[in-house]
Amino acid sequence: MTSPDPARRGTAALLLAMGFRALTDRFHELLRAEGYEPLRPAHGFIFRLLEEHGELTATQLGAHLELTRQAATRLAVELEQWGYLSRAPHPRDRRATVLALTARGRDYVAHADALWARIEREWAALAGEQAVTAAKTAVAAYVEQAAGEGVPSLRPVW
Amino acid sequence: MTSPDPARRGTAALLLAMGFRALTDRFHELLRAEGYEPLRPAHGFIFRLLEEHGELTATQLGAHLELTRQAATRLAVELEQWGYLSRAPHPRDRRATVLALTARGRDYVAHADALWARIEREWAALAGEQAVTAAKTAVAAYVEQAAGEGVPSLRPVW
DNA sequence: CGATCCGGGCAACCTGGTTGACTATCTCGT
DNA sequence: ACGAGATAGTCAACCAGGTTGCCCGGATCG
Repeated sequence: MTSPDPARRGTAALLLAMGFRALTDRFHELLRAEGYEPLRPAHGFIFRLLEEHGELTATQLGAHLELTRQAATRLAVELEQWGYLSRAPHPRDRRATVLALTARGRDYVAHADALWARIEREWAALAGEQAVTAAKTAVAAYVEQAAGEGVPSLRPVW
Repeated sequence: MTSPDPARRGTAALLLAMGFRALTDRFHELLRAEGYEPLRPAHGFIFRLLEEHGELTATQLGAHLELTRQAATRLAVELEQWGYLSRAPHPRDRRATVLALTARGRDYVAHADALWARIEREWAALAGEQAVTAAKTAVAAYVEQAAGEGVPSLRPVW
């Protein structure tokens, strides 16, 4: 599939999909080059959620990611095995398990943030600083409107 | 996951993913409202390839979609069962099967194109005509550069 | 207290892809 | 002319990443 003419109507979704793929490919390329395990986007979102909320249970994680508890738990267990997060008993509720980033996890997040910023600078160098900002703003406008009250969905329907 | 501040660095990929998701959700919503079966993006890409190239074999399809021939065949069989494409023996090569859109398939494609154009107009009404064009151009620039000589990838890594 | 709700784990299953093996047919070099 | 190797397709087994259903034990509230 060749990249569509951006002036042509109706190719927006296609372009966004290709853009997402190209950016994440670049991200993994850089990550791998530095010896980091290239985790999948789902893991990255767990990192961001934990960074934002501090500590969460698997159930809360699942709700944020639009995943079942079971799926969220499995991702969390994977990350624990890699040493990126810790699972500890909840201090007040003995049913629950509290997930939190380890130092290694926070390091990974910081590094990932730096890489994303770098990739975005690469994009800006190519397409122009304002063009990239305008693109992000335009997409954000649609996403916000589409999400309405709710939370915008992440995972692509494929 | 709340929609990130578009000015913040490092959220570009996230935004593109959410944008793609929001646009395809809208597409499926419209399609369903009119009684069309909401096929998945992969089916849509087969339609576009067949429209562009006329006729293809499953193997060629697989190559374009970055899929094994087995996976491509399965998608084609599904579409045949829905009546959107025909599978006929190749006139010169008795090993091969030629895939082509049926009238029903061409109708679906035409309708899908109209819907995508409509969705893009909705986006333009929200974010501004030039902003949307600029966004598409900026994304296309990155995709093209990233693809280099090759063909840009479609399917998101998740 | 007891009924019910909720977090989590286990097992079975589903979907959409992959790999590997096999057959039938085509192609090309000698 | 023909045999070797490439190629189109199919079938079967497997795998990854999700889901649903069920169960347990701890919380909560009448």
